[in-house]
Amino acid sequence: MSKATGRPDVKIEEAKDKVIGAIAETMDLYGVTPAAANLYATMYFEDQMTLDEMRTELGMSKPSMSTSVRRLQEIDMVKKTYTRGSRKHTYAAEKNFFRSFMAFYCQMWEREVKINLAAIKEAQEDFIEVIKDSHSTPEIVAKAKKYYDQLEESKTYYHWLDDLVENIRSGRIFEFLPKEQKD
Amino acid sequence: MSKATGRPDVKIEEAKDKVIGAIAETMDLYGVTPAAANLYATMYFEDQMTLDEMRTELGMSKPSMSTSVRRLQEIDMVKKTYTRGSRKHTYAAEKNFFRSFMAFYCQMWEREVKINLAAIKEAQEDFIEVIKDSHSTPEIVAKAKKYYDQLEESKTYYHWLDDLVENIRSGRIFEFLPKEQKD
DNA sequence: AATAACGTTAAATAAATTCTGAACGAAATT
DNA sequence: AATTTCGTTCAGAATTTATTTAACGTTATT
Repeated sequence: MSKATGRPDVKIEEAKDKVIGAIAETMDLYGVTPAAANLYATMYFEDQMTLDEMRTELGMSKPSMSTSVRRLQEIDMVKKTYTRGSRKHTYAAEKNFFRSFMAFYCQMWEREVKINLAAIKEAQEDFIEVIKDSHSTPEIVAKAKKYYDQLEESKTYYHWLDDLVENIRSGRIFEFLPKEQKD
Repeated sequence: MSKATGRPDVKIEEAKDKVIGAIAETMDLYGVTPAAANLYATMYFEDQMTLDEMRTELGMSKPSMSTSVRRLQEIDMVKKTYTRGSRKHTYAAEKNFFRSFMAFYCQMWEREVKINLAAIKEAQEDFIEVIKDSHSTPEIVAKAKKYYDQLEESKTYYHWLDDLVENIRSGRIFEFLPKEQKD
C-alpha cells in the first residue's frame, strides 16, 4: 500500500497515531471506556484541549467527551487548565507517566487494602466469637481457627501493599529503583 | 435484624461471606467478570473445587464456571490440581496474594511496556525521517523534534516499569520492602 | 453396546455498558 | 431582552459483555 512519503505532515500524524493506538490499547485495564482511553491518548500529544476540540478530533459526541474527560480527571490522568478570556473549559493530559502510575495504582491499591482489611477485621471477630462459643463443636472450632489463620496471612499482604503505596507516594521507591538506570 | 447467635456454623459462613464479598468487589479492575471474581473469592476458602461444586456453590451454570476458571488460570489465580481416581477436574485458588500480585501486575505491565515501546520505536523512526526530510518546513521539524523528545521521556517510564517487573519477579523488591514490617 | 458423566463449544438470551441525540439551565454575547 | 454558547443531564439506541441453554465430543461406567 502507498506510504505517505513526501508528506512530512502526514507522516507526523501517522507516527502519532501509532502511539495513540498503543496507549489506548493498553489502557483497557485502567477502568476507562474506549472513548476515554482514546481521548487520553489523543490529549497526550496536545498542550490542552476543549470539549469541542475533543469532539472534532475524535468524531464523537460532546456528552461522551464530557463524561470521558470527567472520568480521566477522577483518576488524575487529565487536569483542568485555566484559559483567560474564554468560556470554554480546557483540559490537559498528565504526561508524566510516573505521576499517572502513582496516582492510579495508589488509589486502586488503597481501595483494595481498605475494603479487604475491613472485611477481614469483621470476619476475624466473628471467627473469634465462634471459637469462644460453647455451642461450637471441635470441628467448628478447628475450621474457624483455620480461616482465622488464613486471614492473618492475607493481612501480611495487605499491610505490605499499604507499605508499597506509602513508599510510592513518598518517592522512596525511586531510591530503590531510580528512574534512570545504567544498563 | 436477627443475628446468627447460637449457630456457630452459620456465623462462620457469614464471616466467610464478608471476605468473599470484599475480594470479589475489589477484583473489578483485574479484568475478570463478576462471575470469575466471585468464583475466585469462593475458592479462596476451599482446598479445591470441581466444576460441579462451583456450580452448586455459586448457583451458576457449568459453562460459566468452566469459562471463569479458565480465565482465572490464565492470570495465575487458580491452579488445576490432580485428584487420583476421579474424572472430575479439580482446581485450587492461589492463596498467596504476593504471588497473585506478582503474576497479575507483571503480566499486565510487561504487556504495556512491550506494546508501547514498539509503537514508540516506530513513531520515533518516523519523526527522524520527517526531521531529515528536505520537504519539511522548520515548523514541521520543530514539531517532530518536540514529539520525539516527548516520547524519549516516556521511554524512561517504560524502562523503569520494565525494571520494576524484573525486581518483582526476582524478589528483590522484598529486600527493599519486606513482607513483615516492624511498625 | 448402551448410557451417563464431564467439560467445552455454539447459539441464544439477558444484562450491562457505551455513546448518541434531545433537552436543559446557566451564563456570556449580541 | 433575546439569542447563543457551553457543559451537563436524561432518555434511548446501539453495542458489548456476561451468562444461560442446547448441543456436542470424549471418556468412563454400567
